[in-house]
Amino acid sequence: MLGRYLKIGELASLAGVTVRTLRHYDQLGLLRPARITESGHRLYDIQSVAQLYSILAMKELGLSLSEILELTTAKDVDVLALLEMHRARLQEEMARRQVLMAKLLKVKQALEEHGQPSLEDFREVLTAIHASADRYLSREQFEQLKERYVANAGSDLASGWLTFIGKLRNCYEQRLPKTHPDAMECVAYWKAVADRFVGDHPELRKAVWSFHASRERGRLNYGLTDELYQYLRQLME
Amino acid sequence: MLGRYLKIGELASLAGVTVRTLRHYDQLGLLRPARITESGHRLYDIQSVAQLYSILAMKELGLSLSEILELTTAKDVDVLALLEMHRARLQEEMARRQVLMAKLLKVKQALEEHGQPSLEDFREVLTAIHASADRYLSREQFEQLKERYVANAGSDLASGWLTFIGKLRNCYEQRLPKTHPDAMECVAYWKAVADRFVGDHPELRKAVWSFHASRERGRLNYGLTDELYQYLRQLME
DNA sequence: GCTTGAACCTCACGTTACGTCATGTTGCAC
DNA sequence: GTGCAACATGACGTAACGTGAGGTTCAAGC
Repeated sequence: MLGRYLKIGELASLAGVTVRTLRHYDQLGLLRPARITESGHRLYDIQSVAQLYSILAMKELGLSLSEILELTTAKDVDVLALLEMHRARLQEEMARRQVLMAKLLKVKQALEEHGQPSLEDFREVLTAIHASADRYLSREQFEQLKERYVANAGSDLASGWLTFIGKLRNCYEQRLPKTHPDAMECVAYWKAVADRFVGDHPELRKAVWSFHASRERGRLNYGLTDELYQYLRQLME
Repeated sequence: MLGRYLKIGELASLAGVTVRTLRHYDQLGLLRPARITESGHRLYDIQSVAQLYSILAMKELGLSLSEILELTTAKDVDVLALLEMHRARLQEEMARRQVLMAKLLKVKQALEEHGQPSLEDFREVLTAIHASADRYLSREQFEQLKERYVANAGSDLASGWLTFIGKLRNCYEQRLPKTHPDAMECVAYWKAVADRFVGDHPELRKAVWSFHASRERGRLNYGLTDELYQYLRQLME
């Protein structure tokens, strides 16, 4: 009952997809509802919305649903990286569309003046259409994407960050004590992150702590605000 | 043997589609080869290339193959109108992509600063994605397209123009006499066009002829050049 | 003139990402 | 309490090809 849930129809109309699509994604394990009522109705939360964005964006990038599944089940998606990639792709598409438009204009002029454009004109347009309609990523681009999503070679750390922040914020807002399971989960996550950084070496760990302690205030810190950070330290005492 | 024919593989690689696709279009009656060899191999000419462009462009406009079939079998396509529409669509898409990019940027900033974008941010992005991915024409747009393609309420005149010009040019280049079937076809077409304009009224027809005779030299005349026009008049004597 | 591999042919079934019923339960506004 | 919209689960349909299987045809090189 924490916050508000969306019913399937609500999420669907919010995102401009059909109810059937959401059920389909659920079936594939691509977008599981955050909760399910006793009567079996699917309920989604804001995390689901973010996930749905990821799915749709990746679809736009030309990935098939099974590829998306492959990437997302490895672990949560790095939405930030995805946003950047999505933006880059859009820019790329716009450039290709510009090219195509220029060629179209050329053909149009040829048509108006000579009655029949040359084969070469058409050839150019056709290949430009092909390029412009092509939604697929090159092998490299795909690998790059995978790299970023399955960061740290198979750990579920880096990409779970947003989930972590969300949970931590939740705990903080309810002032949950360190004994609460959710709080403990956050601490565990945080420790795992630290371990990733420093291994098991106790001195290094200390160094990391002090590094974190001295980080700039109010700057880009990917959601770990000062209050949250203070709260986290309390939990860990 | 007039000019060169393309084999299916050649056209395919020219246009960046697969051989299978071309066979599929043939099967649907969407793009019939210009000729077929004795052994059954498909041969395409430059007209086919133009037709293929029309098909691909209409696909880009979001039409299904059966819709395209419906439009193109009504009669040949007005490539010029299509080019214009295609261009307009590309421009529209670019505008929507701009919007989407702006929203992505907003979400990205929210993410970097607060760790979690608001539901509203996501909602905006999702609907923008939806708009941007949407390739469908509105009912009006479709009707408009149909209007232009099946011009003159079901006659095969206006849109057959390009075919006519192509044939006429062919006849002209071979200096075919007015007794040749192809030449006669051209004359018939031309008469039909004239009839469309003036009905059966002989005086009006005369007026049209003199109008055509006095038209500007070397200007936009959609392929009917002066030589062609002179030739045509010869045929009609 | 003969080979041989690439390019072509025709079935015919497979695939992806849902659409579209059919048939039955739930939620909730009046 | 009753109706009707919104939800549920099958299960089959569809569009635009992909992907073989199995068989000809073409053209280049010997």
